[in-house]
Amino acid sequence: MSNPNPSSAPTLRDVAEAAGVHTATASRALNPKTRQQISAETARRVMRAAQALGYQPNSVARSLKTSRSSTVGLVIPDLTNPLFPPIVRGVESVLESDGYNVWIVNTDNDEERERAKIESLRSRRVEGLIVATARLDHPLLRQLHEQGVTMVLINRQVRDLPIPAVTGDDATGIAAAVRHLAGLGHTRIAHLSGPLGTSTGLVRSQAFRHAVRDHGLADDLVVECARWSEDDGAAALRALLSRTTDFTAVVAGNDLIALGCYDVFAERGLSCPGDISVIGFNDMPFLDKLRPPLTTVAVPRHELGAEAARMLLDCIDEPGRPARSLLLPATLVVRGSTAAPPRRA
Amino acid sequence: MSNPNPSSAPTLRDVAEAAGVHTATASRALNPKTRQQISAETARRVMRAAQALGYQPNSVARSLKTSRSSTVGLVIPDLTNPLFPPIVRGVESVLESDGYNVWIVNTDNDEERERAKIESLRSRRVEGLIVATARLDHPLLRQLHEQGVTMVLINRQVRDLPIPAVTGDDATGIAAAVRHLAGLGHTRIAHLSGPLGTSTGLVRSQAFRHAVRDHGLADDLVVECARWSEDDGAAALRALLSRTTDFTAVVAGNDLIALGCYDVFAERGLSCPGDISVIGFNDMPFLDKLRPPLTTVAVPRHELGAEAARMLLDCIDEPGRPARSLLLPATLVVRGSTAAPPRRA
DNA sequence: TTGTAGGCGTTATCAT
DNA sequence: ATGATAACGCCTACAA
Repeated sequence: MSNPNPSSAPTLRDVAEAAGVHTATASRALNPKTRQQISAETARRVMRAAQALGYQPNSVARSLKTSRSSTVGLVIPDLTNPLFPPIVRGVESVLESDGYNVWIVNTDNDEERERAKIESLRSRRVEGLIVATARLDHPLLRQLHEQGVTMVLINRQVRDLPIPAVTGDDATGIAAAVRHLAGLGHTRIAHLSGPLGTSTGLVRSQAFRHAVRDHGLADDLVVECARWSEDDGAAALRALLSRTTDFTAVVAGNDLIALGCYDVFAERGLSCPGDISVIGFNDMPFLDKLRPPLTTVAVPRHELGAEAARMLLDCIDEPGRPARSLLLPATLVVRGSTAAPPRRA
Repeated sequence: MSNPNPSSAPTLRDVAEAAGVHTATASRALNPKTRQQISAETARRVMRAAQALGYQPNSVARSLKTSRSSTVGLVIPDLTNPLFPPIVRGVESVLESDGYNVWIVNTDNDEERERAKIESLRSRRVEGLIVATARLDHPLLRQLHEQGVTMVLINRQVRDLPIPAVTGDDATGIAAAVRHLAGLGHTRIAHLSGPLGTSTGLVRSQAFRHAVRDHGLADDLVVECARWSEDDGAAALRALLSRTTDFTAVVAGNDLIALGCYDVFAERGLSCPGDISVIGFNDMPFLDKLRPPLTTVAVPRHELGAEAARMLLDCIDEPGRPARSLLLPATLVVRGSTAAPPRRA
């Protein structure tokens, strides 16, 4: 009684021997797509043997042979930004039901890390990439696109690069925010933009200028944040305040930047919305419990992820597919951080 | 001029041909550990060729041959719980610098999903697992342990299973919370525990009972939440309130459960901390900006991840290593959600 | 120092 | 319907 493969995990060969068939037959029996090629009786015997041995197929060997992996990579710039976890779940909900695994990687907004992680994903033969780290100028993504890598952008885009993308409707969202403030009577509205090297930063910033001009207001109260973070939001507001205090409302590039404003308000004894109103962007979780509850522009985060996943599946199924962009609606959520401006001193 | 491998990604064989050596030599030249076996001149030629062709090693083939992958799996129950992203970063910070890739999977607290994802990780030959989904009774983890799978638990443990674990010091944290409330004059303190099927839920609950008894207080104001969520926290508080209103403080099983209390306060017009004080657990981000800012027990989330990663590396390097548990200190962070109890009516 | 050869576990293409 | 065979790309004794 010889066991050619003691102790170690059973292979297809072990299953085949136990079932008294050739490995090729065992392979066909275990794969639903080829199962009908063999007799029901044999198939049953093989499956029983596999069950009995606790056989688990070796995905690595399969990937080597087929150069496919049933895996896609999801590239996130900063997992601690509450915007992203719901997007991740949206992506997973679609991809999992289609039999794909999702490999999440976190780049921490670091180019080198991004390169290394994407390279690692590719060397593992992921079948596609969903990328949330795009910058307007992004040599790496450009290069991947030229190499024909299947990918979909989410939330942000790359300038002049025809890659499919799913994003929120930034312009409409910002316009709604400005309209809300103008309607409350604000006439001096500032914008703390996100990094202008990202499409979201630039688009929201441009939309802001257009919107305030449409209301006949000045469009020069704009400061750029170096990153999408609370600290950078606070720094930007401090910089603005050192230049002028002649504004009564702030449209923040996103919710984290808005939270940075809260820090500065606390620091300087300013009241929100009494002295200054603030609007965020994204409607990340827990904003309704802040002091004050943050008025913000909601984007459908789960849907964003789900749609990007569907789009990626389409791209995988139909490689030559022309890129298309999907814009998901953004809606203003009014809470307690916005009110009429204080009466002019 | 024959190109046996047009258009497709270059393989080691292509590099070898370009450099005029055998694949074995090319392999040795490209691997730092074997590079010294060959002449500097040859090594240089191979590396130049690899560079010129844009050669990227195929990790799948390498894994199949070596049955190693330089990859570890990180199993998270709920990525949208802000406790976890900082832990993820802690894990990555250690593992990346050691040349490992981290494959993050999200189980959504679903057993079936957990099984499928862990199976997928294993079939890809991950070299170890860091698991944050442990329940006290966890057949899957028990089975993996019996199969000798290298893993480390984080945040939670499995009952009577000698797997290395890194957790926060729940008992001390809860004791500090109760001491703080007792010191403020509270004598009727409730506990909304997390699921008692998790070690964190059970340990914190037991610690709560011990602590209140140590202060000579009643230990029967305890309700269990079905899950670690805001909704379940709210439901538990409603259930408690329907039983009795004779308490002035709540120790919540974690921050999300505490946020659920905030919902109920708003619903019923209760003032916090005026009518009821609340303490959370974990010190997830943004709690300082809540209304009121949440007093909570802070655990070193990044450190938790980093230590678990170090422990996993140790386990990988030294397979027979006896399991050890690491308990990281938890500290009370006093904010605005706790105050002296209202004067008795 | 370099080349040879075999095999990791699977699937695809033959042939039977 | 099933078996034989080769190959995916890489690594590593072993031989030279």
